[in-house]
Amino acid sequence: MTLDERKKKILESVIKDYVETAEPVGSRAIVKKHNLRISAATVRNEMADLEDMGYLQQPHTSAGRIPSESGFRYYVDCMMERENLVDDEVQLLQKIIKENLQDWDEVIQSIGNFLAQVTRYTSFVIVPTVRVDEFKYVQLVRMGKGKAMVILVTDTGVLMHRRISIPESVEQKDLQSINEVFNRIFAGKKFAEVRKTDLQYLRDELHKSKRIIDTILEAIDRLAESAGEDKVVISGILNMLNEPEFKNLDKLKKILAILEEETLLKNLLPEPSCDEVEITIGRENRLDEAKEMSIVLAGYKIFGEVGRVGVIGPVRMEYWKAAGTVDSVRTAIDEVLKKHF
Amino acid sequence: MTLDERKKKILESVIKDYVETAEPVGSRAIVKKHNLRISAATVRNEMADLEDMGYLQQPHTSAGRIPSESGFRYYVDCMMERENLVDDEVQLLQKIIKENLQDWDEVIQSIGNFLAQVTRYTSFVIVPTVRVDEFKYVQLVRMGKGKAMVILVTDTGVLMHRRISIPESVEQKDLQSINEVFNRIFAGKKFAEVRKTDLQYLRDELHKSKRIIDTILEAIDRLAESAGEDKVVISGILNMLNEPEFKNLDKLKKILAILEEETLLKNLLPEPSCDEVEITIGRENRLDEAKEMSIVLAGYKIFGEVGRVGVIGPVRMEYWKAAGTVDSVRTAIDEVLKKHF
DNA sequence: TGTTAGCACTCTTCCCAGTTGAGTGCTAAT
DNA sequence: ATTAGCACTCAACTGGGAAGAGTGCTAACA
Repeated sequence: MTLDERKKKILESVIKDYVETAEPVGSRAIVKKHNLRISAATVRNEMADLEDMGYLQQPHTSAGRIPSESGFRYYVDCMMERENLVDDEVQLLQKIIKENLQDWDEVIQSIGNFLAQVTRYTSFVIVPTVRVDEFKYVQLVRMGKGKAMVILVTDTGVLMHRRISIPESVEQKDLQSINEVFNRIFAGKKFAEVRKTDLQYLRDELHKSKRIIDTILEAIDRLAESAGEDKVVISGILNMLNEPEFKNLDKLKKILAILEEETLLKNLLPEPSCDEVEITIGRENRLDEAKEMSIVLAGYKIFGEVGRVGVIGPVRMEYWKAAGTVDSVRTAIDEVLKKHF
Repeated sequence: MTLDERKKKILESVIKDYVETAEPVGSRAIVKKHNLRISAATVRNEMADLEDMGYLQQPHTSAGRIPSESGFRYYVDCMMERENLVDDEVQLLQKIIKENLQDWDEVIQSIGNFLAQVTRYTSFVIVPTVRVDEFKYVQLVRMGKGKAMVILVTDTGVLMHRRISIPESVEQKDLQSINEVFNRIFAGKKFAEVRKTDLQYLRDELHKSKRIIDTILEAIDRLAESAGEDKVVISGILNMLNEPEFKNLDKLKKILAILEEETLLKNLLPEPSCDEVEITIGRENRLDEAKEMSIVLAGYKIFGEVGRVGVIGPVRMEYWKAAGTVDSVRTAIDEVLKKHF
C-alpha cells in the first residue's frame, strides 16, 4: 500500500511530533508546526483516512492521533531517512575506541556507553564467544604447593584459565616438561581432536602419573566446553526512566527483568543480518514482556560468529537516529576487528 | 539514652509493622497485633514520648507513627537480634559456591545473586584488584604475523594479557627464548624492581633488537598499572522496584544512577571493618543521592586487600535479616578464599 | 470535486467541596 | 499510672462542574 505525498507528509508529522512530545498530535498543531499550506480540516480528513488504513490511532474521540505500530512500521520501511552521526560524534567514537584498543572488553564497554549516550536509549552489545576451535598454546604455571593454573590460548586469541590441584611434589620444571609435550602434540589441532588423541602415548612419553595428565586434560576439556557463554554488555538503563511510557512501574519491571537476565535478552533479539539494520517494533517482538518496546539491532562478524549491537527503547523511538547510530557503531566495530585481529 | 522495656517493645512493634507494611502504625494496631496488655491510650502516651526523643515521627497529625532514622539506629544498635540464614539457605549458598569454584568470577556473581535473592534487596560484591605486586610468570605467544600476546601471571594468581605488535620476522621460538630469559631474571621480583632493572644486560643476553624488548616491557608495565580497577558485581536491581518508596521515579533515578556508576557506589560505601557488619542508615550516607537508602555492608580480606559485600535498600529495611545474611555470606567468602588460595 | 470554515459534540483533565475514616491528643475518671 | 471517651485533624476518596483540546460533520466555496 502506497500513500500519496500529502498523507506521507502528515504521517511523518504525526510521528515526529509524537516521538518528541509523547502526546497525541492534533490537526491544528500539525498545520502550524510544519506550516503546511492546507487547513486543519483537510488534515483531519486525511488523518481519518490514515486511521482507516491502520497507520494512526486515537486514544479517545476527543484526542489527537498517535502513530500505530503499523504506522511506525510503514514509516521505517518506506519513508525513513537514517540520521547518521554528526562529525563530533564520529570523532568521539573513534577516540573512545582508540583509547581502549589494547583491551577488547574495554572497547565493547565503551562502545556500549557511547551508543547509550548518543541515542539516549539503552544499548546492548553482545559478543559471541568465539568458538574455541583450535588449540594455540597451553601453559601450566605452578601457583604454590599443590596448586597450578592451566592457561589456554586459542588461535583466535582468547585466553582462558582454570585452577587445578596437583600433587605437592610436582615442581614448575615438571610442569614445564609436560607443557612442552602438550604444545608439541596439540599445537594447531582442533579441540575435538585433542579429546580423541591417544593418551597412552602421552603418558608414555611423559613418564608421569596418569593422574596429573588427566587433571590437565580435564581442565582443558572444561575450558573448551565452558566457552559457550556470550558476553553481554548493557549501558544506559537509566535512560529508560526518562521515557514517559515507563512511568508505569509494571512496564518498567518487565523491561528491567529482560535487561537483568541475559538469556531473556538473547532470546528476545532477532537474528541480525550483517549488513542491514534490523528494526523490531512493539508487538513484533517475540517476548510478551517486550511488546511495548522497540529494538534497533545490527550484526557484526567476529571470527565467523555473529555479534549483536543495538538499542532498546519505547515504541515511540527516534528510529531514524537510532538506526543511523547503530549502523555507524557496527561499522566501527567491524573496522576495529578487521584492523586488529 | 536507654529506654525502658515497654518503650522498647513499642519501638520494636512500630519498626516491625512499618517495615512490613510501609504504612504508618497506629496505637490500636500495635496493641492488637502484638497483643500487649495495655490500652491504646497508653501506647499513645508512650509513642508521644518516643517521638519527643526523636525515635518516632508522624507524617501528619492524624496518621500513625513511623520510625525515624534515629529510631532505626537505636533499634539496630541496642535491640536488634540478627536473623541468620536458615538451614536451607545455608545449604543453597554452599551448593552455589561449590558449583562455581573453578572460576572466581562465577563465585562472586553467584554469591551476589544469592544475597539479592535471599534478602530481596539489591546486592553488591566488590572485589578489590589484588595489587599486582610480584611477578610470577610471563608468557609470550605469537598470534600470527606481526602480532603477539603478552600473558602475565602474578603470584596472587591474577591473569592479565595484552596484545602487542612485533616485527614480522619474529617467530614463536624467538619469543620463547626471550620468554625464558624474562622468567629467569624476573621470577619472584616485585614489579617496581622489574622497571628499575638494567635493561642493557637483558639486551646483551638476548641479542635482540631494543625494539621488541621495549615493546614487551612496556606491555608489562601497562598491565601492572592497569590493574587498578576493582570489580563490582551488582544483583537484584529489580528488587528495588518492589519497594513502595521507590514508586517515586526521582528517587529511583538517583539510586539507579548510583548502581550504574561503579565509582559512585564505591565512594558511597564506608570503609568496612572485617569482623563487624556495618549499617548505614539514610542520611548517614555520604552521598546526597543516597540519603533515602540504607546499606548493610561487610568486609572480607583478600590477599591483603579489603573486599566489600552487602545489600542496599530503602531505609525501611529488614536490618535483622540483611545483617544476618550479609554476615553469613562474608563468612562463606572468607572460607572459600582460605581454602582455595 | 477537493478544500475549508463553522459548530456541535466528546472526552479528559483539573479543581473544588463535601464526606469518610483512621488516628491522635487531651481530659477526666478509675 | 492507666484508661475510656471525645473532640479534633488531616489525608484520601468522591462527585459534579467547568475548561479546553480536538474531533466529525455539514454546508459553503473555488
